[in-house]
Amino acid sequence: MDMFDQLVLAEDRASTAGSKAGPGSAADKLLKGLNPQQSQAVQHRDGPLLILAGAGSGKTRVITHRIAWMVQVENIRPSSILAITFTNKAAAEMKSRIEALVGGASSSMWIGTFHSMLLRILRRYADRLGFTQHFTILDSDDQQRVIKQCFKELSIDDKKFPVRMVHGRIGTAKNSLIGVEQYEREAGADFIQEKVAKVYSRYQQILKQNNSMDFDDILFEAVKLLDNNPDVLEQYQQRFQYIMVDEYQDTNHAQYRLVHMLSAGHKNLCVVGDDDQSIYSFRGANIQNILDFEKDFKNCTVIKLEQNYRSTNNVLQAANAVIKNNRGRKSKQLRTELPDGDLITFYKGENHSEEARFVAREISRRADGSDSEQPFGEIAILYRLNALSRNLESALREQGVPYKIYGGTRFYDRKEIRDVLAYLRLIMIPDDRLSFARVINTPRRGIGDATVAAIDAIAARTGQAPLEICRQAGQYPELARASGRLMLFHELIDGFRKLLSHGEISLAELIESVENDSGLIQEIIDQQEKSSVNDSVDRIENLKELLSDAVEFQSSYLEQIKSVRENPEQAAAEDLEGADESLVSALSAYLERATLYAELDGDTQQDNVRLMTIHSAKGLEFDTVFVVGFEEGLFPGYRSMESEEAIEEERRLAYVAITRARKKLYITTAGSRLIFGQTQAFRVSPFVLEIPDQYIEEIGGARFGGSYSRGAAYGSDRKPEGATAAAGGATGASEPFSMAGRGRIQFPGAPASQASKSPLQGFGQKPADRREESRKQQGIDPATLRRGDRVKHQKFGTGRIEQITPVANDAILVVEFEKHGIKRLMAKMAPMEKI
DNA sequence: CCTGTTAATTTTTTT
DNA sequence: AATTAACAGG
Repeated sequence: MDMFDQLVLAEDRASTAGSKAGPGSAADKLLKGLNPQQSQAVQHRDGPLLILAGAGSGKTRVITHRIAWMVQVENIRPSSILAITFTNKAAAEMKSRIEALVGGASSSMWIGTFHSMLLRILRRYADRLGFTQHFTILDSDDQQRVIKQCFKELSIDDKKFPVRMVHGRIGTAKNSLIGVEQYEREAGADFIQEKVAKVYSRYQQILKQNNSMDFDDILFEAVKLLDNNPDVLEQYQQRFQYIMVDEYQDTNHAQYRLVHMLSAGHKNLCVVGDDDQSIYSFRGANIQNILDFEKDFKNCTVIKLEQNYRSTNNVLQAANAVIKNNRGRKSKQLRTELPDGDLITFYKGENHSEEARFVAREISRRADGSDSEQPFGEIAILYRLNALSRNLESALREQGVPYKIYGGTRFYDRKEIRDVLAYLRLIMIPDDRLSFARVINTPRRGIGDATVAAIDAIAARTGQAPLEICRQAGQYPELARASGRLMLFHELIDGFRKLLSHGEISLAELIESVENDSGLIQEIIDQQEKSSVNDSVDRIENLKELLSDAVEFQSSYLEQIKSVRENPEQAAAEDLEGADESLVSALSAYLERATLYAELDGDTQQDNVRLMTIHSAKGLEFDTVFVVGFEEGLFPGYRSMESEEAIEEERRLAYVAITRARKKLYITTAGSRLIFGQTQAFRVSPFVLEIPDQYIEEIGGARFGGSYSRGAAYGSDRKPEGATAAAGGATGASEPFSMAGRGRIQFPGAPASQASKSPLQGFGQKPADRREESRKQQGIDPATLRRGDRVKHQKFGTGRIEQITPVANDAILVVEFEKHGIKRLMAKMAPMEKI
């Protein structure tokens, strides 16, 4: 404690010195421009506080200012503050805003998602739960694999019991803190429940054996830990004297319990939320948590923020009109003093591509328009389903509008990336069976289901790790056929392990070695000729991007270690406990980030139009918002249309979407669209009809009525082509330089440096140390190659280059060899030279 | 026993 | 459209 106090003193001095005229002025600054309710919330210090914050009511401002107030005015120790958000994006946002207010003091606060924060705790006390400190985390894809495996073992028919459904039930159980035993008890004679209980039980068993937890376990196990270990609970109760929870309406039961346990002593709990914005019931969120807060804490203070500062009146009234159709809500009415502003524009296109084109043109019109120029970064396109982003992408490309897609198949979820990550995990943890199973025959190396099953059987019998069985494959008669290939596989992994333990190379170099030597890249290249869809370029670019990501990660990781050494008070210290500069340590941190942080961080400040689901847009705001696909069946989704409750949640989602807009809102629909592999005609969503006429103007077809008029202001007769497309720089699919996987834009004209300026460039040629183990960088710089050039390959002899396809800062070559026929190779990687 | 091809089935939202 | 299951051929 002594050391703590000294640090506190140092911070006090810093904060008073920072505000020139003493604490009074800091206080003034924090309260400036706030309305009475906001100001009251900021100054609230002790005891439970419920802030009912309508959309756009300055909620984040209140939270950040309140935290700054606690630190600067109340002299509360920053490290005793815990702020919980739902998404990493929101946490990052909050962190940076708090840092802007209080500076370095923010680094010792815990600001993060439930999952990231609990993971810190769980790692530290993993042994109390029967895990080791480095347990792994399964994402939902991994979960489904395990469930499938359970089905196989228990011979359950996945036709009768969809994996998704069982997965969902197990998740729901965990979110409600129902463990295996209780589930089994309650299942009773119910046939389905009984089966689910069997799977649940086996599933947990497998996870435990693999020393792993899934996302839901993070919550479940954390509750268990605190429940069964009073000393641990007390430690964190002591530590977190002030707790804030954002988006409280979206907490599930487990999260509710956690918050209550942690704040049980001091009751300094401040929750912020809006029942109208509860949109996560599918993952167990319970609105009742916020509605009952006053009951849970008898003497709590309630502050309502009903003044909206975000949206113009037309937008806000439209939102109010929609949400008031919900029955299960606390009645409230948001006000704004802003002017009416533009009407909401409703557009109905004939089909999805017309809709997308309308959006794209409208965006370039607004952005280029001489009268009121609008940066791309202030425009967002929102949709109910990720699947809707595809149409938009091509239309935006045609118009040359820069954009970035958030969410969707997230970077780390891409198949090729997951494959690499599985290799890395297996290298780290040789007895990780899940990764082994994923990777053993990826790329194809002649080891099929039967062999894997045999390995499983041996593993179950002898308790050896699968990899070890591969090493000794010769000893087992049932593996005789594949033994050669199995031993080769073991050698491959063992080679990687040596690279890792020597630790003389960078993380990126290790990953690059995996990408090349495993044959993953080669397989992608080879697929290029077979499959008609040419996504090999994208996939390879993703793999290259993973390398730059690793470079970035490692340098910031090393920096963080250094900074924590100097100032161990930082919250990050917990994550880095036992961490050092070694490669193993970096890899382990990297893998953790990959599972927990779906987004690749970085260029958040770029001037791109943002595309995302409404769910991920929660908490964000933009000058101009397009909500596309506002059709019955999509939004509300057809699955929600049976129950009134589900419809109400969809309506809240519509409310969230509408209230993201500051100045201008577009709502668009299409008379018919290609989705789920079929062209379907949808009606306009009933939610749109709930907006009174006075707030909305219609283009290209009325909201009401079945038929739609064609081509009003933005007809389909004027197709964008030629000049328009060329002006954008990126042209159609024929162009060899394609978009990088996630919509990052590369201009073909620009030298390769723009995208590949990464620190990675040329690291292969580092002359320092030449180890036999590492790849010999004998390839050729693709920039020096032309079609028709002759090359000499180590294995294939001489040949002629038939085709060059640029990829990231490398290129795929199609080479016709004199003796070995046509091969596809990466220019920089292949062991060959120009002749 | 493994692989590639064809047929069939399936689609929310996130940590 | 895209992923996955069943099937035939090597």
